[in-house]
Amino acid sequence: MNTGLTPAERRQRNPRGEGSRLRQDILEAASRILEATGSEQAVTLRAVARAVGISAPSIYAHFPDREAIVDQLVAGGFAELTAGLLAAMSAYDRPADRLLAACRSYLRYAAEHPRRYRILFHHPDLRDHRQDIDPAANAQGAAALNVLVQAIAGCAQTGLSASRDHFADAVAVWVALHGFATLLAETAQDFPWPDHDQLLTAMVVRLAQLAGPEAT
Amino acid sequence: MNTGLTPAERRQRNPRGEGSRLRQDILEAASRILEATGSEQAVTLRAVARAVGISAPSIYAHFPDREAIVDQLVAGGFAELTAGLLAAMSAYDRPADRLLAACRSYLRYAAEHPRRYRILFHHPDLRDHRQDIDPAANAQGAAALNVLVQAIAGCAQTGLSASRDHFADAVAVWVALHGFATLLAETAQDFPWPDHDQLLTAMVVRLAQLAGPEAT
DNA sequence: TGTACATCAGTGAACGCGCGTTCACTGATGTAC
DNA sequence: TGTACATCAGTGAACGCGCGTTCACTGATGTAC
Repeated sequence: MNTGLTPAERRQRNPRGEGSRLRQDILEAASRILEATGSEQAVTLRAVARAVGISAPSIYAHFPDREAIVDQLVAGGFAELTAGLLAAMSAYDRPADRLLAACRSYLRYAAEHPRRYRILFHHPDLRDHRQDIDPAANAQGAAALNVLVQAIAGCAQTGLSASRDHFADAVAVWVALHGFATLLAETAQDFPWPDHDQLLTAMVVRLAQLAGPEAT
Repeated sequence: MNTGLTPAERRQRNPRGEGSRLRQDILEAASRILEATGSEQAVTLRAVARAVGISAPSIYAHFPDREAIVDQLVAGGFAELTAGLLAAMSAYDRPADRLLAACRSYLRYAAEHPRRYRILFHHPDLRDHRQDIDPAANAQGAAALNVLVQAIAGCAQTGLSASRDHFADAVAVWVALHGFATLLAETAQDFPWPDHDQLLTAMVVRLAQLAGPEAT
């Protein structure tokens, strides 16, 4: 297969022993394609190869097949998202601050990578045979939700929240977060969004039934 | 092109003057494919033709190209959604009842056709060049949102809602609705959802800052 | 210091596939005379 | 009542495309002697 590239566009060959650098380049190119198109199906082997400047078969040295690239992207995205969440929370002590910090971090990730966020939840694997083949992602999602449940429970115990059904309220917060995150990628560019952080705070305060300085 | 169908599977030819019945059959088959796969890209001319039992070129008598089928599906979905919304609201007089009825109707549509709902907002046209080519959909969306704004304003005027920024609160309700609707299609089948209607009511009551019998 | 050789990163041609779309056509059905 | 004919719903072959994947290979680079 001729890549159709001039020698100048063609990628420098990696020195011995560092062939695995190509793996990173492949993932980064795939991520760019995903972010540009918003479609998992646009991440084709040949498109990735073109973006990296190699021939398509070269990818097989690093990934068993096309789907493995997308899987890696999804796994990486989830890891990044949850890492950000935990880091944001760890900066605070009080449960209400931790809850809000987690929500802000969640939304920041979605605002910065709206299409990547979308793919995390639209992955065909999750969609078609979700419960059998992806217990890891399921567990990761459950863990993330549990963080919310615990945060709300913490608020309730210290009297900061009027929540009685912590699970239901955590689901409500999650629903709002997901809706916000998704709509950021879907609304027209001229949609007159209210201030993001203000809207987010208002929703979390109300749904988690918080009282205090932040409540309106 | 041979359809590969036995004469029995092959569709009956329409009588004279009723060739346009095929148009409906094409749309219904496309809708089934969309609902089954959750992917707009799975609605291929050839797949639709197979499902209807005709040859692929026959479709060109009714649609100029593949995209026209998907466009029609999206337009029909939006029309169905908003018609349901208006019908549900018209059954009530009090603003709070109207607001809740609209939200319930919205969620019912998404729960009944989760993947079709998803496509409404993930349509490439809306995504890639949303503001230039689809002012109609934009206007339709704006009108739907305005219904929420008016309903909340109505509640506020009669003292049922503590809302001051009606637009921001309507956006919050919309975000929650969209998040709920989307997650219904995305969560694993064994996800322990709280009762749908209870969760929806709680979210709307809190986000629209309603008080009264429904408030918890 | 020079050279043969193993290693390794990557290439290019080829395969079969499903796709959108075009084209010239077929054959049943209703209608005009 | 019979027949020629226009209409119309749909067909089948063919095109060029991009795709995932396979296969045998190439040529630069480091290493053993």
